[in-house]
Amino acid sequence: MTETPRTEPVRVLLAEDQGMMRGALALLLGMEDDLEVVAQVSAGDAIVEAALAHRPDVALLDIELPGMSGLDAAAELRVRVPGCRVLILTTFGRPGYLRRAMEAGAAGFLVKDGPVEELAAAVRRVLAGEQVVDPALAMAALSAGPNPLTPRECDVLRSAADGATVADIAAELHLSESTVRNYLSSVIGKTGTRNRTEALREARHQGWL
Amino acid sequence: MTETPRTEPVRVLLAEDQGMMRGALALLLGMEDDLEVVAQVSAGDAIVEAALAHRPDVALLDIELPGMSGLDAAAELRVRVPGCRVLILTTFGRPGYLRRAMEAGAAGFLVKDGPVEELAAAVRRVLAGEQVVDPALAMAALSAGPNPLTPRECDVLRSAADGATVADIAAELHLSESTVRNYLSSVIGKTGTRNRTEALREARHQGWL
DNA sequence: TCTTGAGCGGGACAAATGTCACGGGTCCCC
DNA sequence: GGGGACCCGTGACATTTGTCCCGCTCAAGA
Repeated sequence: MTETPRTEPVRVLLAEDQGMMRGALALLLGMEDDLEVVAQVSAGDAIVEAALAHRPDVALLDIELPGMSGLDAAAELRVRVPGCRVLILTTFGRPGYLRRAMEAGAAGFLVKDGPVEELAAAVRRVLAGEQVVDPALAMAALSAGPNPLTPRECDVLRSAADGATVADIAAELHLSESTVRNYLSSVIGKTGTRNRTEALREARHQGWL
Repeated sequence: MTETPRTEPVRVLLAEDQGMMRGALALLLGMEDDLEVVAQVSAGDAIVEAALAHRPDVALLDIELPGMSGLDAAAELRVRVPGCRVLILTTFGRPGYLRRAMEAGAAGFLVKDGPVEELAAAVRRVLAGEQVVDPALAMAALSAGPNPLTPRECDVLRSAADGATVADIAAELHLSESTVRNYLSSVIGKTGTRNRTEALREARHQGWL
């Protein structure tokens, strides 16, 4: 025979923090008779151990997760569980997210808009070795260019996130206040914005944090 | 007979902006044989007309929606489609949201965490005339007290949301810069915070915006 | 080897932000 | 008729923030 029909269902790991979403997706995928959800986790730092325990064929990962980010988990899966393909499933189609997902070795990138049917289809395509990415999003990611912020600038910006003062940030990162202000000024310049709040919005929107 | 078994399935309207979530929930509810999803909308301002057209028994509304908020839609449903009970389904269990939902005449308030089974159960309970609210959340809403911000203070805070300067806000709301600064100062005082960014976080967290 | 960029910090300055004490007006309610 | 709320505004002031200099170290690359 030229085609060997798969007898065992595809094993899927599902990482998603929102309970209702996770449950709904699991039920949905479970209804497909060639798919089986073998593990569900709600925190990023539980992904790798669950993958080691259940040996999924595909890991369906949200990005914003408590603990470790889905992107970091993807990178770790790549080395610790090489047989497992990663499909990123996220609310936000940020250019920087897509770029990081690809760099982390993800096989696909799906946004939570769009119809549910896309999901099972994407899982199957990823398993067939295809790269699953929305072409429009890919273009946006390419044209946006890479993250211009240095790691330290990202740190400072993250610390500034919820209204922390320069003094707070300096204390948190063990820096002098002068240094913090210099970094913030640099970030504001690179993002082409007028203050740290705008810079933060822009950096988030680009997926640089 | 003392019980009249319902022959017609319960008619449900579903308002949720995230495509995958909406589809998954619709499929889920559709699997229950006493429930039928008769309308799905992704924008807040489409809720009322869809309800008028399809006469649902229960409207399942997200809060953060493009166009009109689910809370405002709930209030409008109360007068325009009185037979339709409202069940709010939201990501965030903010005290202020719950309070506003109750004031808008919602029959239930559900957060998107927690298991999927809760959903169909909540729909049935709401239809039976019960008030569906997580007791812990209700306590939090009560103990938090009402929104201390005046309407104008909320306006200014909303305008300040994405890094706008005092001048920007003044121009947008047709106020003098002095007035804007006074409002912001007042908001910072009332929220017990140190600057507008912290104030914004706190107000959002409380569900006051 | 020389340059470049990242990391860190200092100092001085202008601009933005936040605070306070005041004024006026309206409306509603006791 | 007098509070008391909210609304809107001024002006003065202290603090914070953002900018632009400058300095230094270290590692990587041409």
